Amino acid sequence: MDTNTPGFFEQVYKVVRCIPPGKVSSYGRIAAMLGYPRAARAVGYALSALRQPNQEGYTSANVPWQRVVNSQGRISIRHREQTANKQAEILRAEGVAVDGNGRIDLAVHLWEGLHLVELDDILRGD
DNA sequence: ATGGTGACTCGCG
DNA sequence: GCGCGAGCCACCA
Repeated sequence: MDTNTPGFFEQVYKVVRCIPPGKVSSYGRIAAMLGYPRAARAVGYALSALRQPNQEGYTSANVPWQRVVNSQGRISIRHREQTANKQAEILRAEGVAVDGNGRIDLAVHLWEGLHLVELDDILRGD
């Protein structure tokens, strides 16, 4: 296409937006859906950048960043404690069972994700 | 173009 | 189950 990197971040945001309330996904799974199974860090970086408004218009207000946790089903305490705490709070409000250690049962709340056809439609549309 | 950074993951002990 | 080290990727200065 016109660019070899059609905004990896933007793609991440679009996919995350598709995660329904009560479900969660992991950084690695999001990356894998986009075709980069090893780009988990980039996904996390994309969400961190979400704290600030982008030119694209993606913000923490219109992207359900809280529905993305690590592969272990635990809220990443890597980032600021305050943010992690708020993340657990929001998830509980959405119906996701989060225990005291910030752990989530992926067997129950894991979002299966998009199929390639759906993904293509999402990335093109909007 | 090079190097540093980060809300990740996996493999070991 | 936990902590540590190494690998991977995209973004910014």
